[in-house]
Amino acid sequence: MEKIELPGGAAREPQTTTGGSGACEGRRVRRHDPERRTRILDAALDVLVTDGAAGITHRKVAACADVPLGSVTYHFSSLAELQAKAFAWYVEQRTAEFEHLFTQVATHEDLIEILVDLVQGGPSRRHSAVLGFELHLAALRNPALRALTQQWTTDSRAVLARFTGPEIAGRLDALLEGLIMHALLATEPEPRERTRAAIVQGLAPVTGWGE
Amino acid sequence: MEKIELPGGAAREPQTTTGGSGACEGRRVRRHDPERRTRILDAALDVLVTDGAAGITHRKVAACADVPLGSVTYHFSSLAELQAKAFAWYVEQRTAEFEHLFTQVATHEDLIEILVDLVQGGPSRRHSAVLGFELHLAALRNPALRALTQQWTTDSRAVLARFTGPEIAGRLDALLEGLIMHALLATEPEPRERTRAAIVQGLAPVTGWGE
Amino acid sequence: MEKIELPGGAAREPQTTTGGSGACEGRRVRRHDPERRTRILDAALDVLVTDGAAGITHRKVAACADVPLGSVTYHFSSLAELQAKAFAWYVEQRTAEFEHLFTQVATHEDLIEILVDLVQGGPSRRHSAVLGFELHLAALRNPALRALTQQWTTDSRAVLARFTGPEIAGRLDALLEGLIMHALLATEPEPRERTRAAIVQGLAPVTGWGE
Amino acid sequence: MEKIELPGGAAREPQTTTGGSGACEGRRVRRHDPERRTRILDAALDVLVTDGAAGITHRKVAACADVPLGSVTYHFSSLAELQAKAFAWYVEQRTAEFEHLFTQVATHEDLIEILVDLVQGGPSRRHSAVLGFELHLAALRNPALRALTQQWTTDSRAVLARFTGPEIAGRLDALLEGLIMHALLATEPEPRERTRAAIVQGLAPVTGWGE
DNA sequence: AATGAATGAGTGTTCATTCAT
DNA sequence: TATGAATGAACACTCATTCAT
Repeated sequence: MEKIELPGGAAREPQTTTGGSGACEGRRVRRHDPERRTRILDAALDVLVTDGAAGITHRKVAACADVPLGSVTYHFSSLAELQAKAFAWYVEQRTAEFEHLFTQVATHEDLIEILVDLVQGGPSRRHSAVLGFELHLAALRNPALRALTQQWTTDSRAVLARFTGPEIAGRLDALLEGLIMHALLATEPEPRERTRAAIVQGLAPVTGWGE
Repeated sequence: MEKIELPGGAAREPQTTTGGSGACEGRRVRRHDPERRTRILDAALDVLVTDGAAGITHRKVAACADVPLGSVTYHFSSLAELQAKAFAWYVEQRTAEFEHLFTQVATHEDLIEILVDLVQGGPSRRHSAVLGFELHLAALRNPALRALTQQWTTDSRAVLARFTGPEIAGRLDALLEGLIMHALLATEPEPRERTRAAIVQGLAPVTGWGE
Repeated sequence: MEKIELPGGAAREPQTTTGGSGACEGRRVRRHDPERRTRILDAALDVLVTDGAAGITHRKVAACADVPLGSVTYHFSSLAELQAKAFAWYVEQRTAEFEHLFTQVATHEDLIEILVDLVQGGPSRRHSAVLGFELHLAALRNPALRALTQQWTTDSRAVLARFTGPEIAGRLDALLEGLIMHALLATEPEPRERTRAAIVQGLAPVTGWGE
Repeated sequence: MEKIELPGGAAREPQTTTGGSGACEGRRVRRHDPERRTRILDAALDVLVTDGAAGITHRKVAACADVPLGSVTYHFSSLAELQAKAFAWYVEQRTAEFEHLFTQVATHEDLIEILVDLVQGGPSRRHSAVLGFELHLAALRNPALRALTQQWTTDSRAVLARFTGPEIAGRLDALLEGLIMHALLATEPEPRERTRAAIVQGLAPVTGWGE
């Protein structure tokens, strides 16, 4: 009655961490793992997307990042700190991505297309968008996160303003935010033309009704 | 052979729901209480504003509604149901309020003023706005809530459409949502003129850039 | 291969609570159990004797009291409160016992005998004595417990003072405390005659050396 | 693409032993440090005074001794060993001090004065006294420490016996222990005269009550 | 109809200890 | 020799939920 060793499996799988809402799988033994911190942050963001701020736990993050529980609390002294650092990491990535997106804009038409894509962007962008709103909501209650949203908003508007001027940029930013939220919630996708029309209108200089 | 009292109070009543994050206070005895259900729902909304979906618990709601813990589980069979019913109650009130708001609109100028107030609305509206975003985010993950947001959006747009037509109403609705979120997060209030300009522009019919 | 039901045992023994340093055993299902609070306090005292203030945990107490873990935290809102209430319960019992002990003292000889028994008291009194010192030490750091030790000391001295006058009572009390501690720590028991001599001397009125 | 700093400090160094209950402060870099072992032992004693046997941890000791965490586990193979060695170090110091105290005793009056000082000794002696009781209690449960208390008691009595003879020394030792504990716990200091009277009486040869 | 008692699953966090360097 | 990284067991405590009354 010997114990049969399965290939790749240590005699006793430590720290079962059964859970997981399905976002992350797998588990390998791992020694010396220099990008662990970042992987934990990514895992935290995944959990935030899946379960929201209400559902994040050390254990879910650990399972998702494929690290032992102690590793999460070792690298981040509290769950609040983990969340804050994860959001910071998110904003850093997202800002870079946003910046990069607009380097390719040459014509006014390019700009419109990119903005429409931003709103209509498929499931790939859903992840990003959900995190954005999650951060907004968290920042409403946690002033420490306010600096993050502040900076993010400023940066985004600055990018837009290169094409539209500051006045329009602010308004456009708000419009995009609303459109994205509605797109996320809509049961059936908005027709691309409608989104496009809204953005085109948002880009136009201020005009009174009937003026 | 006196009883020596230690910290914790006389004869320590267990079950003392010691209250929450400061949203609700007071505690009176209360016999036969017909609006208890509603008071619980209001309490749930208060807790949602204060602590978010991450922080709502039966105990906090009970303390906030000034009812015994058992009363909450008696009226609502689970926390999820309580939350859903609370959001439904919120949408019901908010829709009525929204509807009522526009009964007084006579001129185009009235419309603009009311929309600007909606965005700039002081701390009184903060409560409402936070709940709205909380609901949006919850609905992203809970399909049962999707019907609610769906209906709410439809109703809001219908009200706006009476003044703007359906096309503009959708776009305007999104713009308002974005403006409100930004107003909530801004550390210093947006000048009223800027908000007004954004709304005026959002109300204008579609025009191409420079056309 | 049916599951054989042991009489009195539920299909699944809930809450395994493996531990226990050996002080407490057994586990029965128990519904409606009015002396549970007291049994938890007694269990807490047992754990304090066995493992000291350093070793008390909710889990050990629960196992020892034969109640589920949640029951301990339900009845006592924190471990500190449990400890405080347990010490209070200990002092209450001990004071009554002490009082009762001296109701039977008629002669001076009786008094001496009882005090010697107090110091030499076998393992039965060890429990009590260890708790006394544990309380003393805890009270050094926790001012909330100071009231308890204060009252206890006062009461004990009052009892002694009925036989010796207040001056001697204070001194005697200290002597007894020291003798008991030394008796607890001694690897081989002090001869009864020596203890007796110390107490007899402690009972004598103040006399200078060689006076 | 700036790094946005969140609460927690720059680039968050894990492993920051954030210090303890306030017993020890300061933090300097330190290379080649020959008395590190002793400083760790002193730190352990400080922690024991402040937080008791219940509160000692490697981390607190490391912070208090101003050494890295690994240094504590390097010099002492387990927490139990650290504690034992710390107590041994304490007894060694205390015995020497006790011995030295009595080298200056010439007259009977000197002896009395020194003993009264021992009991009434201000906050400076509090440290010592608390540790003494902590050791006593620890020794009750840990036989490995019993040898220490045994030796300590023997030594103390031997010193006293040089002035009083062995019989009185034992009794006196017990009396001192009790007096010291009561002095530690008393909310208001015992009048020096009373302490003096108790000691004078304890020094007197055995006399029956009224004999 | 209503509620206090009860419970066990699960949380964030601490920590002794091990290990590679 | 010394130490930072790492880990899993255990902890105090919270809470949704169940149940008897």
